[in-house]
Amino acid sequence: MKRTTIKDISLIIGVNPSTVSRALHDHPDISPAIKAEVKRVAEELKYHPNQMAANLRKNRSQLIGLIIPEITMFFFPSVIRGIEAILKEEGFRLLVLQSNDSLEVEKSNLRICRDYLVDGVLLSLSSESTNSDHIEELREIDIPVVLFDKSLPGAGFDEVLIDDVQASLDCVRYLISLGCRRIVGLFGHPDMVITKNRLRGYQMALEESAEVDKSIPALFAKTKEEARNRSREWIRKYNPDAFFFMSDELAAGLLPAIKSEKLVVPEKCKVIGISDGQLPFILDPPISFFHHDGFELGQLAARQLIYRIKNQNDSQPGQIIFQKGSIQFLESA
Amino acid sequence: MKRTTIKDISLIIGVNPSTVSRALHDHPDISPAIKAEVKRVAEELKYHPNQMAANLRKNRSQLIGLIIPEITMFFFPSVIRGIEAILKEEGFRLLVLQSNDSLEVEKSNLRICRDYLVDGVLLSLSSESTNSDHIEELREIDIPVVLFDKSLPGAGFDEVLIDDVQASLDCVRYLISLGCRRIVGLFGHPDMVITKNRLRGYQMALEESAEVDKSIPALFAKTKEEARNRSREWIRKYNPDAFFFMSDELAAGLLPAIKSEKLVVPEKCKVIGISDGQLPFILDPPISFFHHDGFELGQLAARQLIYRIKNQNDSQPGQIIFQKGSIQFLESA
DNA sequence: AACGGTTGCGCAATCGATTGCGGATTAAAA
DNA sequence: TTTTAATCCGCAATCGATTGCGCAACCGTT
Repeated sequence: MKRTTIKDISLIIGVNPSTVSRALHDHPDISPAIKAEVKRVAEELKYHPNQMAANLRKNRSQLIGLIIPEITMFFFPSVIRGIEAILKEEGFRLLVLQSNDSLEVEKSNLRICRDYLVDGVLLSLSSESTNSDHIEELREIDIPVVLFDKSLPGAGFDEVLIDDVQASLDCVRYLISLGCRRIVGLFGHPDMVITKNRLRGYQMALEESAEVDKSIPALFAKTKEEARNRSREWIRKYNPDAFFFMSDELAAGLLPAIKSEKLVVPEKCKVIGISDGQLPFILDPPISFFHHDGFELGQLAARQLIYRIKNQNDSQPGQIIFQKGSIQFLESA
Repeated sequence: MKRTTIKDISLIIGVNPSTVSRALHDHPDISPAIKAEVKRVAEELKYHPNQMAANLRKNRSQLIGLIIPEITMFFFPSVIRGIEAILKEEGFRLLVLQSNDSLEVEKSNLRICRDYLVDGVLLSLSSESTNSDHIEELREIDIPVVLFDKSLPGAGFDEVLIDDVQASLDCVRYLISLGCRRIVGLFGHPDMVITKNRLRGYQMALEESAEVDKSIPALFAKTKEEARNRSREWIRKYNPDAFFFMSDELAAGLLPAIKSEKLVVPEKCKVIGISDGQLPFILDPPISFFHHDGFELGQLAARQLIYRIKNQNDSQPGQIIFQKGSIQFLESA
């Protein structure tokens, strides 16, 4: 069945389509009588405006593009919930695109965003994205972009982040304060800024202490499985008394490794890291973590984007460092 | 900066916009010379077609609406990955909407889908959706809808599901075969068809055995937290020797409860359930599960939807029962 | 009665891309 | 040389909603 259009209504009532449009929008030029009539018929025919037509005319879409590396069970579900909670309030819809951690796909996703006239883009960079050339295309046509979670220093985009350095610094300092001396840091993709920052905090904490063993190399893993296997290896090789992990996914690999190597947490080996705060309660043993709340991060990023959409350039882009994080103590450290 | 349009190109080259359009689509009516010229200029000006305009004209959007109760870390991330993998091949984009398990929100999401001219909808019903009145509106205007995971018997929509009854039947039978006699079933929202089916399989298995204790009531919980608290309660009250859980989220609540009650798995208490297959490897102890693969389910649902989009009514709608599931044995049972 | 002001609505263009149809030009056939 | 047939491109309508402009009809004033 064909959908009813504004024209259908206008023909029935015998007025101009423009009158119907104005009536439906409660334009003051239209008399109450006609407004009522139009609305009655619209209701009866189940009229709903064709968004594509309206978008084309108004040159906006009420769509927000969300580009992330991949929707895993870690972190991003929370982020999406946070984003959606805010967007819904403002009548925006979410176009979700995955880059599979590939720069090429990310590029093509950005193009899709542009072609669909999205009003703004929320972007968590792929691990291959080390510059912003591909994002510039959107800036040129005035589509606001807000980066979240992953930073791209100097690119001039709004960024919503936690203080990665401080977070890992806090975690590792805490381990040291507990007396740990053989601390293994477990990190993600080494090229990413987020990894570098979290690595830096970890290293700073180590440097501060005279007693810790600085000969143990940091451990990098790109997947849960890699984290599990290499953690095992590190446990055997370096006999650590503590682990610091920079993300939930890594923690999900780390804990099984610890268990299979018969390390008792926290007696023999303490564990702490940066987490969205869901997994630590599910894992056994429950682990302490620096709370990096995806839901709140998503909300912040969405708010910032909406702000940009409404006030194009009224301030310089900048970083919003999400300062509320702090360590949640469970039983592992 | 303004985006370049087909008109811009036509003015530069001195041809009609229609010629530009045809040239870009390699229409045979256009000479190679002009095609080359048009493409050169298009490239130079970074022309990209305005999808909204094309959509309006062609009356489709290449958008697929995905409506799910809520994106949690359980199950849906896999589903979305599966869906996206298929949609990407066909050039569709995903509009993700959450119903928050509310019928009203689900309704409004369906309306959004309609207004954005989505080419099809993938729907996982909210727990409040017990009939299909609100979905009919889409059928009336020929937008295909494929239900997945949650069934709505008799509504006449395509459905992609696992055999819920069989899956839980298999699980519980297995527990019985191991000698378990005091089996607690842990289920989700009692109103949902999926819950009823899984409950049925569980009950059928119990009925088959003369020795099992049928006096232990099934346990219903809507959240992970509720699952944890009520599981504790049931453990104290009924001293079970096995648990069957119908979803990952419930398992995530169940295991901490088992642990806090000092039940040893699998010696004192065996655990098995239906799972997407990620969590069981993370949890401690690793638990056996009937594999209900979200990724594959997502792919199947997406394929079915695309089939419907391409061949509107060439067959009756029906259920696609996803038969490949089987029990994966880890250490817990 | 003539004039300024309001009210209420229609006309037509517009957003950008697509497409049926027709027409002009040129090449090939008779 | 005339007819026929390709070849190539433009005209204009179309998708559906929105909006600037203009113009009747009617109001109350002096």
